Amino acid sequence: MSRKDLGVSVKRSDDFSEWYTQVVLKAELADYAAAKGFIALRPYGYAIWDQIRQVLDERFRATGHVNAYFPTLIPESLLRREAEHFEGFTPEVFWVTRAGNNDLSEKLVVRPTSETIIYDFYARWVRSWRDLPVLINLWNSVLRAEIKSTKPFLRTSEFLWQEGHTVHVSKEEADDEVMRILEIYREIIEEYLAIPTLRGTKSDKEKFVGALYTTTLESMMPDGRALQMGTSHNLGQNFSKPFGIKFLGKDEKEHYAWQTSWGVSWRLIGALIMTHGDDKGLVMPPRMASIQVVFVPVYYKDDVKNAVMQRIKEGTDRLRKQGVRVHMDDREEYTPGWKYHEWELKGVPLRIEVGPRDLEKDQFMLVRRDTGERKTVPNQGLEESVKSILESIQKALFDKASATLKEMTRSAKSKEELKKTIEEKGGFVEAQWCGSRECEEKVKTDSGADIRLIPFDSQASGLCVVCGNPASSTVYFARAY
RNA sequence: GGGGCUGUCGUCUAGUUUGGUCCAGGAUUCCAGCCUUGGGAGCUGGCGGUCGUGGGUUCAAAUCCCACCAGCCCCA
Repeated sequence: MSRKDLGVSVKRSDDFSEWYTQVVLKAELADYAAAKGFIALRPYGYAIWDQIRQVLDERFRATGHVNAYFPTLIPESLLRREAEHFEGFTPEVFWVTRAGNNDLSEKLVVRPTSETIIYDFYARWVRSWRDLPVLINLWNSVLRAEIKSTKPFLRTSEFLWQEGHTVHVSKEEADDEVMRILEIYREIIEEYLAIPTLRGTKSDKEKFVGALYTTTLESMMPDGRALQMGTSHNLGQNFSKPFGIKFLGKDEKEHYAWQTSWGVSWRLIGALIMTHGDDKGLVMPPRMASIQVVFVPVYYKDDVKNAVMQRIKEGTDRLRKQGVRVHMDDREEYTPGWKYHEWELKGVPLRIEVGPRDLEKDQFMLVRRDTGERKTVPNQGLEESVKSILESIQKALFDKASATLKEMTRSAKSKEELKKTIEEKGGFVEAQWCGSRECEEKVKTDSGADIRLIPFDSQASGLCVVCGNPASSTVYFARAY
């Protein structure tokens, strides 16, 4: 009881930022590295990334994508080839200027993203329409120097992600690809991470540098700040032209290709922590949990111990046969109470306690992580009980997050109302916008909020909240991570 | 880009204001043994610290000064 500092020592509602950091460190997801802005992803955190990777990869493959790998270092000249792209990334790239004791004749940058290095290859690989589409995905890390505030998973100088880079014969085909990927992201984020999203396009100001347009998924964190969950861009011919990605079409003429790129990063882990975590620590959605069920034995004497462990082994085997990811906590040096706290901190969705009373009554004691609810279930039918509770937790987490999103989405009819809502309540604020960058920037200066997205079904209905001219669309403003 | 706060065994911290009683004290973790186990048990003993790093001031620096590194917060 006095070891407060073993668990999370602040309430989520009291100091969200501190709470977040403590969950990351104490649940052993990640740890700070010696260099600023870098972290180590620890095994329990890596397991989450593994799971994200697995479910995404399955869907990428199912839609014809293949994985590949490209170099970490990019010659300066390549990065410069698309001017807007270079301008956008140059403030945050790491430069490599020396090799051993010698200065390099051409400086290299550590990839902040791989468009330029990949498209240099694509120019060589694409000759005819028969080579298209190119549907390649990468699982790698990229580096972007974060000078000021850093935060594990949300803002780090190096992060793990996947980046897809596709090449198509037409704009329409690229458009379709952009949306196909966005839907895959939606499915994984909502149905696996249990985080509801809003989807739409980015404003010109917020789109990926060098893209024709950017589509995005945005979520709302409990502290009222939005988090970009994933983006999918139609690059048009903006890169194919400077990089010379051309193909001979069926019409026997040469065409510049149409391209897309898209990615999600380990930010999703940050989103998961913030969205579902509580005062006790992490809460893992069952579908993402590397450990879905943990068995904790309770016994007093060796004879009881043997019976308890026997029962737990049986339970573990039975559940594993059903595909449930089970961990058996048979450490003898910790008391049951200790283990309860530890697994709660780590967010394991379901705990099963087995002690003498349960043996006597031929039952299992099940404790849900999300609600804390305890209930006993008969030995017979354990599999069904567990599977149904896991599904119910998965759904409950999404429903709860959806209710939060709804609660934190408001609308504003005037610039003042927009500012007031952002400052006092945070969240998304739906408002009319004329489409001008000037008005967008005015809101940013006024209240710190960006246009997070323009919904796909956005329709204008009235006047721009900033300038009062006729609006061109309904958009969502929010302060963001 | 501007402003501010913080840094002492693995962890939390006492000591810093006013330099010396501190080759740094406590709790917890960890290790050994005993004993225990249904919500972070207990006893005994033990291991563990370049006081973030580097300079400077001084007879003397965790303590004062400077620079740097790292973490955090606020504003643009």
